Amino acid sequence: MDYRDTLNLPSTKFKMKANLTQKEPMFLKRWEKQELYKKLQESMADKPSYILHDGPPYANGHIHLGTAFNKVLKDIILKSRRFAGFRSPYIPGWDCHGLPIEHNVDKELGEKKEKISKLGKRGACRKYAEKWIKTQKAEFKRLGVLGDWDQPYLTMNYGYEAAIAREFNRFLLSDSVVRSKKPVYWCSTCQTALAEAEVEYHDHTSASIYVKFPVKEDLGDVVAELSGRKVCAIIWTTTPWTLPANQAVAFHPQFVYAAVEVGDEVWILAEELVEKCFQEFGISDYKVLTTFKATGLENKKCSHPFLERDSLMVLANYVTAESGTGCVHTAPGHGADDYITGLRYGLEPLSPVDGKGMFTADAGKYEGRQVPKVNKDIIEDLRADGSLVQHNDISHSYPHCWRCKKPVMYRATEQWFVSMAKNELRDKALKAIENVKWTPSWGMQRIFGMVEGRPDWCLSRQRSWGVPITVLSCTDCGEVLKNEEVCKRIEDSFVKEGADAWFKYDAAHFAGDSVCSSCGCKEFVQEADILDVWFDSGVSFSAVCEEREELDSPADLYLEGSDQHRGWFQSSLLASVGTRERAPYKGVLTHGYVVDGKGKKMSKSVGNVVAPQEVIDKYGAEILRLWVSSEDYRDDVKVSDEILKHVSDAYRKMRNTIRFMLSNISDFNHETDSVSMDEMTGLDRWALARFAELNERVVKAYMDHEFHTVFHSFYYFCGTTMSSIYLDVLKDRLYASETNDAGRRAAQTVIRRILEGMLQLMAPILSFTTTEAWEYLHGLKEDAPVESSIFFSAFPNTDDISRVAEEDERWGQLLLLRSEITKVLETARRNKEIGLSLDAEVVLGVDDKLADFLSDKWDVLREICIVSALRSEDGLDDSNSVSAENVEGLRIAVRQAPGTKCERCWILSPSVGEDEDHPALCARCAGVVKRITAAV
RNA sequence: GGGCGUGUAGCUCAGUUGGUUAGAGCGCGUCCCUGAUAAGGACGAGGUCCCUGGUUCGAGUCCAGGCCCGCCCA
Repeated sequence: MDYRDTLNLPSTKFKMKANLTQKEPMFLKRWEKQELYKKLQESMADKPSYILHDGPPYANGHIHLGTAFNKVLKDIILKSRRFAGFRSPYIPGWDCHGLPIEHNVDKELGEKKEKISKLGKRGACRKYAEKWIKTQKAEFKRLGVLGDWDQPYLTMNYGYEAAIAREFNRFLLSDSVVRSKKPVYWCSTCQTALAEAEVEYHDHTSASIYVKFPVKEDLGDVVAELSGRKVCAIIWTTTPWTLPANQAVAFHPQFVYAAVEVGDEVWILAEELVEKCFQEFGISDYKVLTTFKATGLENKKCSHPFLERDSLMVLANYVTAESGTGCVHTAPGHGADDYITGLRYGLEPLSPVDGKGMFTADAGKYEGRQVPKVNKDIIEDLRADGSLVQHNDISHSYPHCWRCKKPVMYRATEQWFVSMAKNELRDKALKAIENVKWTPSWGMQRIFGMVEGRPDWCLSRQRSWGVPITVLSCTDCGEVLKNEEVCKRIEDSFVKEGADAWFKYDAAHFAGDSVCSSCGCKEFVQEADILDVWFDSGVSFSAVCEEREELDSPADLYLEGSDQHRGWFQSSLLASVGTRERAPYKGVLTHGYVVDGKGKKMSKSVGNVVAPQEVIDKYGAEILRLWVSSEDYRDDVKVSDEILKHVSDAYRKMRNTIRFMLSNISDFNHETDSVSMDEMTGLDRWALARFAELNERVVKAYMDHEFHTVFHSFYYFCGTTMSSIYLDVLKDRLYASETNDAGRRAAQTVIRRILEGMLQLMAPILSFTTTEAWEYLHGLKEDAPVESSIFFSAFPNTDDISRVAEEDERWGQLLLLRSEITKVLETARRNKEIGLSLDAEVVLGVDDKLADFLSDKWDVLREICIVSALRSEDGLDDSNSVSAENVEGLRIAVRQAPGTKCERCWILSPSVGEDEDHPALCARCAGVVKRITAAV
């Protein structure tokens, strides 16, 4: 007789092969049709809220793995908060204005861009942004991210544009907005000022020249040896074209300078650089006359080498002895340090270069020439009149435009700023930073340092695609009109027609019958510049969190990459502190960058870029989500084929564990078949205790945003606690017992409960798989109501599971004994003494302490070792047993188990053969089979 | 060049106030099983704790300097 049919073998239709790439779209479709997100929000309406405010990605191009990582992280947080009992709405957003989009639209327009109207260009930009929003939205949804995708926030929505104007006007009315000439990064190709965040550094070959600046005054009073000599300061620069704007030569107040005789001239340069410089000049015939401190040079005058102008000798701390001559060419209109020095000495930020990089009349003979081509002319002229000491080319790191990748320049222009000093914005912001919970904690240091040292916030951009700086200035005297009614009029028209209104109507439309407070004039001119896009996204707390009914401000959490300490976290902070006197967030969490398997950043040129679409196509979004959870995001996040393969392996283990658990409760009705806790075995209670422990740890990890702990705990639980221990041991009870056997039902009660909890614990991460398994667990059909979805449940409650420390300790000891025994079993297996562990009888030599411990546990130990027999024996020694490695007073021997192998349960037992009807079965199995046959 | 951060097995992560022989899981290798089967079980081999100094009876852990990588800035 074949006894296989009398066993309760596992059975399920839940597939071992996940087929994620095909199944995921199906679940997504269903969730969308069921309006899962919306229904979930409704169901949590009266619960406390947890507001995670989305930082808007830029609406240009496909999403990359970094954005995918960020969105999945947010999704995991929001889903886990929901499972923990919070209402956690998610309003995704997009950053829509700005240079990159305008630049791409310009490219698409080609020659037409010169003819198209501003409004026409803006319309094209809007369309362009819409296109990419649509694309990105689909890509984000594909990741399984739940949110209000039908009503995201867009910084180009009319209401949002009005909010931007409103917040700008608040700054304006509070006198925080100032206009001043200041050198800013300027791209002459894009013809716009660039924010610091908009320049990137690449290697660039520049001219490196040394130039004589003849000292006009006799320096005899400072250094006696120089009396009556022709003295020159030797400066070094890599930007010859800024020489027409030179206003000063800077010396370090602490450096020692040398006066070097070269022919009939005396050159001044830093003493420690003399040798190096003259080597470079190729001059060996020189003599150091004397050395001196430069402090005496302050406020003396040099002559400009080729313009009829003086150049002041000044002192500055940033002068370096690393390179150059220690005498620094200073052009306050073309450099940040230079500008500050200029302020100190009352020098003009001269900048004789227009927006296209063309010299103006102020540059004398170079008028009409183009930067940087003019370098060559200037160098030649210097050479011709003997001012040039040396000319080389050097390659160095130089700022480039983030968009067009061309070198940029520093150029002084009229710009609008939010002053960091007015209304104590800087101090208030620093204070606000201290009241925010930064994760990781060093985030506070980082942003604090940045805010502490940052310059005024340059708000203006000379472009078309953005929200205008809504300033009206008096035509006569230039005074800025600050009038609440006018502001309101602007805001209202933006609500109706968007920021386009500014370009549709003239100044009078907004100014009404306003009068200039300074000169009484009634004519006004509109500002043409638009706002920095960081201002757009920076006011999202106002445009979104304060406006949308389901949200709130300040938000509980902002969550972005660590680059946003300078970006969105900061612009949001300043926008909020400047208008609300508080931070827009209670907590800020940052994650590292996605890098390749070696920790190097991804770049197209290196060819190590991994696209989210590749991961989805090859493994499925679920694997991408699991990968997100597996990495500790506080550091950089690595990704590679190897890593994804391992994540995929982990997924298979998790899935198989779930499948096996499902397959063993296929005949279990938890309404009618459940067994109470006191009817369970110690092993069952141990498993429940481990589950309660898992629950506690995982929920805490979710609340602490430590998802890699969730991943590791769960993986260990699946692979070790369940798969290799509990479920493996349970097989005999589940398979060989009668269907309704109390012990079997107890095991099923435990399995079902743990399985349900496992699914709930992992649903925030494994959203697809837990949904699928949940449907099998509850026997749900495809058309089941949305409320039966796993997402409407909660994290498991394990309060009723008793956790006794001594009990855990006893089990720890039992498992230790088990591992000692399996080692010896393995030796026996290698010696071909046994195959299956059930072939073995384990004989232990135990000391008194162990004997006492084991007195009531012999059978449990046999069970968890999955051997046919286990007993103690006196007199074991080295000839017939081995001493346990990690347990004192224990000897272990493995022998062939006595008796015959039962054909049904495979346990070797002396009772096999005793039953006449079933001579191939052990007593237990014979009984079971008889009762089954009788029932039939 | 400056600021912030990071560095523990092939991979992902633990490692308490300094304290035995640095851990786990996976992967890898070998074996067993064929009643979880494109599964399951067992055992085993893997580490200069980035480097160099220092403090200490004792350092993965504390201190100093350096290197690598990342972000931000110049």
